[in-house]
Parts: sequence; structure tokens; C-alpha cells
Amino acid sequence: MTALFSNQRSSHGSRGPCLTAVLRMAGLRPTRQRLALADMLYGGGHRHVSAEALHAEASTDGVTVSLATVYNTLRQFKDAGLLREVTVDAARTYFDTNTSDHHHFFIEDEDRVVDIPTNDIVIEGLPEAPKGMKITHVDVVVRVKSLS
Amino acid sequence: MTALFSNQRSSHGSRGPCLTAVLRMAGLRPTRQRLALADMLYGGGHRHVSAEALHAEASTDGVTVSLATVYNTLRQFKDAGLLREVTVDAARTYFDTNTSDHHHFFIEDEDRVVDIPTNDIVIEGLPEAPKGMKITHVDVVVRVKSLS
DNA sequence: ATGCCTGCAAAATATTTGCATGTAA
DNA sequence: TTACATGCAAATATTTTGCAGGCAT
Repeated sequence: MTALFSNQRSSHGSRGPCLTAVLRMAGLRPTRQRLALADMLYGGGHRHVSAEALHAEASTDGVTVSLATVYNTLRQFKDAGLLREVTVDAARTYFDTNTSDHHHFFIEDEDRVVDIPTNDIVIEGLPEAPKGMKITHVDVVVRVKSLS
Repeated sequence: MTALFSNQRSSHGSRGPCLTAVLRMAGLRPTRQRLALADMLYGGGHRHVSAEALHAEASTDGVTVSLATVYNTLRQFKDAGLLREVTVDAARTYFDTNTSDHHHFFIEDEDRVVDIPTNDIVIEGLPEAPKGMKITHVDVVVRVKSLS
């Protein structure tokens, strides 16, 4: 599966219409706030964000949007399959604009999530799901810290 | 590495002295509350608990302990290496009495963590840690839900 | 015009902390 | 006795929700 938003900018030069179309396809009205957040998220390469960080970035960019709307928008994007939730830190929720199958580094000193750059990870010996269950996702989080 | 608390009960018949010794070794005074919580955690087999659940269980067992003390005690045990924190759900922190290397199922419908019963999981193609970093832990979480 | 969105503030939830009291050594 | 532990309540942090007003269709 390929990320829906990939290469918005390079494929069209202007990205507004693309974002609008994608939001519509997801059943979400292309409002000013959603377009602005989507642009920040997908305007250049893939990203990992927390709600707080995205809200701060919006403020810096002069985009007026409430923190509650950022939370709600991130959840809507996630429900629409445009973002993937990454659970690495119990205190904070991260969203990844890369919705394809891949895994993560978590940099413990900085509370930061980074994609693992290769696709070579293979997990062997994975057991069957418990009876009556099916596997929805396999998450691999490699926690790292500086050598200090 | 073997869990410090394993087989307390079977190796001695009474477990009080063991728990006391382990707490002391960890630099923690063996108080009534800590002994009671340690007994609940290690008295029989390995477990996964949240602070809230452990507090509820204590109340049921007639052990008087405040929720704050449960939180603090779990953190102390974790810092002492007696528990491992498992991050699977952003809304809740789980602690695993099994501190050895192993991985987890997360049952999404029930918000419950279960050890993956085999040791056969091998992860291949794991990349190097980013420059200047070292890997502290690799977590594999297999999310499952009922077939519905 | 209609119904979905947004902002704000308040609620809900999870966890930590300050401080007076209690207890182990 | 002395330092560390506990309980309580309040503080903190994150995320969600209710509601009145706003905007997309």
C-alpha cells in the first residue's frame, strides 16, 4: 500500500487541489484548518508528530487553529487511514504520515520517533494469534539512546 | 537473565523472607505496602498489570494502599529492574513482571497484554542504530483482535 | 438552508508531587 | 532518632467532549 499523500508537491507544483481531493475522498470537508494541517503534515516528506508539536508549529506558521481541533483532526485523519498511530511512549501519542508497513526507532533521550530506513526487517517465528483472534498489526520499536 | 522473583513460592514454601531480601537488594525498604504489592505481583506466575488494576486488586484483598503509592511503587520496582514497562497503549502504562527478553500480544478489544509464549521470534535485517546511539531494547507488539 | 466544523472551556483520565504523618532501621 | 515511606489532596499533562457560533455545500 502506498501513502495517499505521497509526492503531492512534486507531482503538481501546487498542492492545494490535491489535498482538497484527498480530504473529500476521506469524507472530510476541506476546511481551512484541515487543509493547513494536511499541508504541514504532507507538504514535504514524511513526518512524525504529536498533537502538541503540530499545534505549536501551526502557531509559528501563523495558522490559527485550536489544540482541540488539532487533536480531533489527527484522530479523523487516522480513522480515515491517512495517518498511523505509533505507540512508543505512554505519555504522548505520535502520528506517522507514512501509513505503509514499516517500523520505528524511538530516541529515548529526545522523545522522538524516526522511521527505520530499510524495509529489510523480517520477523521469524511469529506465533499464531490466540484462538479466535487475528493479527491486525505488528509493531517493532527499537529503543535507542546516545552512547553518553 | 532470569527474573529475580521467579519461583519464590515453590522454592521456600513461605515467600515473605524472599520478598524482603529482594526488596533490600534493590535498596528498597520492605514495608508492608511494598511487600503486599510484591506478593501480588510475584506470588504466582508472571503478570501484566496497570496501576489502577493493581490498586483495585489490593482493595479486594483487604490491603490498604493508596493509588499514589501503587504508582510510586511500580515505578520504583521498574527502576530497580524488577518490572519492565510495556508500552502498547498510549492511554495506560502496563508493567510486566517478566523482565527477560520476550514480546507481547496486545488484545485490542480488551486492552490486555499477553506474553508471546515462544522464544522463537527472530528479527532479521535490523538496522544499525543511528550514529552515536546504541540500542537499549527491541519491542515487538503483535496487535490482535477477535475475528468478530 | 443544512449539517458538518471549530473554538473555547470544562470534563475526563492518567500520573506525579508536596507535605504532614507514620514507620523501619 | 533519623531518614525514608505513605496517604491524601492538589497539581500536572494529555486527550476528549459539550455547546454556541461559523463555514462548506
